[in-house]
Amino acid sequence: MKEILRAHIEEIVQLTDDEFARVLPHFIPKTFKKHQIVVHQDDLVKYNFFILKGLMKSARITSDGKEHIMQFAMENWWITDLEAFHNGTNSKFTIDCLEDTTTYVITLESKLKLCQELPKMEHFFHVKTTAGYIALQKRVLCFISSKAQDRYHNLLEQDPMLIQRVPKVMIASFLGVSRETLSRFTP
Amino acid sequence: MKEILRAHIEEIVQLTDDEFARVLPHFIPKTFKKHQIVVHQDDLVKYNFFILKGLMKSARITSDGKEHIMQFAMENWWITDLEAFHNGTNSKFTIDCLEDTTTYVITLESKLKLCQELPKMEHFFHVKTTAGYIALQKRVLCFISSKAQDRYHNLLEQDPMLIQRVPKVMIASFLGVSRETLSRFTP
DNA sequence: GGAAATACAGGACAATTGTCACAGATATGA
DNA sequence: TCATATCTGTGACAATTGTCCTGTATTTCC
Repeated sequence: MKEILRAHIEEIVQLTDDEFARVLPHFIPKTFKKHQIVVHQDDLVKYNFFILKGLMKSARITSDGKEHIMQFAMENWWITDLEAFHNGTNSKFTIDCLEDTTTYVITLESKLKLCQELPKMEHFFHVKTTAGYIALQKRVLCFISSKAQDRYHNLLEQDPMLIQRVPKVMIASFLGVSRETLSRFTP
Repeated sequence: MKEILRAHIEEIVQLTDDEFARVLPHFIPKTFKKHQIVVHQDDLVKYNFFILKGLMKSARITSDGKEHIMQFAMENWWITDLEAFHNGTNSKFTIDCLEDTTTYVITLESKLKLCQELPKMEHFFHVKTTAGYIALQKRVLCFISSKAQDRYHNLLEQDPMLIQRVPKVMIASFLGVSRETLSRFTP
C-alpha cells in the first residue's frame, strides 16, 4: 500500500524515512467500485488519482452524444483532468472505473504545499508530467502519420494488456475510429 | 532581449535581481537563418530552444518520405524534442526555422543544475511542461472527436496568426490531412 | 437460473479523405 | 529582372472510414 507509493516515488527521487513520513499524510487512500464515477464532466476536479490497483478511464461526451476516451490508467499510473485540476476550471472529462479500483489521491493544495516543502517532490511531479507529455506526443505523432490500422497495431505492441482488460468499443474510441472499423483489422 | 526572458519567467515565478543574475548565465543566445536546421532527425539534441523572435517547426520524416509536423513555435514558446533532450536519445524530429529566428537555448546540464540551485526554476519548468501537456491533450481530443474540417476551424480560432505566417501545406501536415483535403475547406 | 445488458462480427451503402495529374499564382534568389 | 522554386486550387478516381443494420455470443446482476 504505502510501500507501493514510496517505491513509485523512489523510481525518480530518493527519500529518507523522515522525508517519506512528511510526504505520506498528503495522500488520501480511496477505493471505488466498478462503474463508479470519480469525476463528472463539467464539475470541478478535486483530486489527482494515483492507481494502486484497478483501471480507470477519462472520456468526454461531445454534443453529438458520443464518448471519446482520452486516457486509460492502470496500476502505477496517474489520472485526472490536469487542466481543470490545476486551474480550478470545470472538467472536460468524466473519469470512471472499469474495474474495482484502489487509489491514493492528492488535492491541489496538498500538492503545492508538498512541492514547496520538499523540492524533491516538485522534481518528481515534473518528471512525471514530462513523461506524460512524451506519451501524448507519441500519440499525436500516430494520428498525423499513421492510418487507423497502424495506430491499432502500434497500441497492441505498446500496451498488450490493455487490449485484454478493455472492451474493443473503448479501444476504438481511444484510437478515434468507429467500432466497426476496428473490427475490420482484427480477424 | 534578456528582459524578454525575465518577463517570460516572471509570468510564473517572481525573481529578485540577484536570482535572475544567477539564472541568465545558463542561457546561451543563438540566432538562425530561415531554412536553417537546428536539430537533425536521428541526431542528439543539445538544446531546448526559447524563441525570442521568429518561427520554428519540428517535424518527422517517415519511411514513406512524408513530412509530419509535430509542432510550430513562435515568440515566447519553447521547442525541442523533449524525449531526446531529456533521455539523451536520438531525435525523432528535425527542427528548423521558417523565418530568421533569435533564441535563448539551454542545455540539459544547465537546466538540471539551475533547478537544483533554484527550486523556483524547477517550478517554472514544471508549469511550462504542464501547459504543454494540456495543449497536447487538446490536440489529441481534436483528433479523436472531430473531423478534419473541424480541426482546421478549431486551429483557425486558436491560432489565427499561425495560418498567416505558415504555408497551408504545413498547416495540413500539422492537422494530419493532405494538402488537397485542406484545400476543400478553404473557399 | 434466467432476463437484460453488453460485446462483437459482418454486410451494404454513404461520406470522407487520399492520390495523381494539371495549371496558374506567388515568392525567392542569382 | 528573370528564371526557378514553391504554393495553391481543382477535378477524377481510389481507398478508407462511418453509419445503419442484423444476428449471435457472452457477461452481468437480481
